[in-house]
Amino acid sequence: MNRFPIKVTYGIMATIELALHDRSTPLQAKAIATRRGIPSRFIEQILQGLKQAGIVRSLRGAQGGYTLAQDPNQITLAELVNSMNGKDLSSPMANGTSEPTESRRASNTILSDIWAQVQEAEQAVLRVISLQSLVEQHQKLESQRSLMYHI
Amino acid sequence: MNRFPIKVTYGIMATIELALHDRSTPLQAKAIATRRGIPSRFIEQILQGLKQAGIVRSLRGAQGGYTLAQDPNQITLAELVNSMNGKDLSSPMANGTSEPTESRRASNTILSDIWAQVQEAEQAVLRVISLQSLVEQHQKLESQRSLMYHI
DNA sequence: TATTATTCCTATCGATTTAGTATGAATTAA
DNA sequence: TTAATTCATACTAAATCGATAGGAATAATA
Repeated sequence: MNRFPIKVTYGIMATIELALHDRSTPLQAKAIATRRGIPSRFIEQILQGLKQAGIVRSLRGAQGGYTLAQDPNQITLAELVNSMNGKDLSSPMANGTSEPTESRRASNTILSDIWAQVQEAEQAVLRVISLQSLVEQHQKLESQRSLMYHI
Repeated sequence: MNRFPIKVTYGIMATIELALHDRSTPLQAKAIATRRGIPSRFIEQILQGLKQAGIVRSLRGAQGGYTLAQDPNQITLAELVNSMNGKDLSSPMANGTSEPTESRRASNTILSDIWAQVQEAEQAVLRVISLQSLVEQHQKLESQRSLMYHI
């Protein structure tokens, strides 16, 4: 089962649509929304985030829309996922101001390090997958399906 | 920063305490709670989960408590983390019953596969870390700290 | 046998996050 | 000038997270 947050899934779908679309003309949020069955106001928000991350460009006004800011070969899944995972930082955990016990501190130190290893392992998987490869897999799957119905 | 869910963090802390404790007598949830500054009712719940997963054993009644069900060398972080990550299954996602579009189906297939790769990468990190090694790191960190104050 | 200490079971609760909706201003092509 | 679009901001409903609450079941011990 796909357990990426739906926001991430939608954002990836949007970039796939952009990669599939003629790159000299912008594609509208609404077009992406209807093709994928995504609420259009929601995909707009997500595209804003992708724009801030420098992954897409936008053109305002009538006949406006979005285009990829980079070549699909240059965009990695790691970039896409990271740009949409909101990284709030600023440590909202400024909680009960009570000092942690010494053994809690020790465990936290160890678990932080392990968490970092887990994150790095995830990034390593995502870094080697390009948007281009997603698009190719996508097309392959769709052509397989259309063959099935052709029998 | 440690970003394991707090429930997972507490569960790991509890097993570290159990590993540190004389294994022939049970350790009470309350004792773990006070040593680590964890709400005792909360750690009880978490210990129930660890029991269901076969990681700890329990003894009810006065002088009861918990013991490890396996040797600290045999328990991996993967087991610990997995046992506490609630795996609800039953796919609560039986949502809007509307058929997904074909391109959505294709993307979901691809992203499910990638998600599985990410999960496997995470498991690979966690599988090689034993509870025993956590305990050793923990003791090392605490002794370093006590040395600092000794200067 | 009564008391006390403990696990076990289930429900509830407040805060945060997730997944959207709503409203409308700013911009731009036609 | 109008229509189509992005952009900005706020709100909302549902799910999940981090607990808290009440009490039943069990077992040692006085």
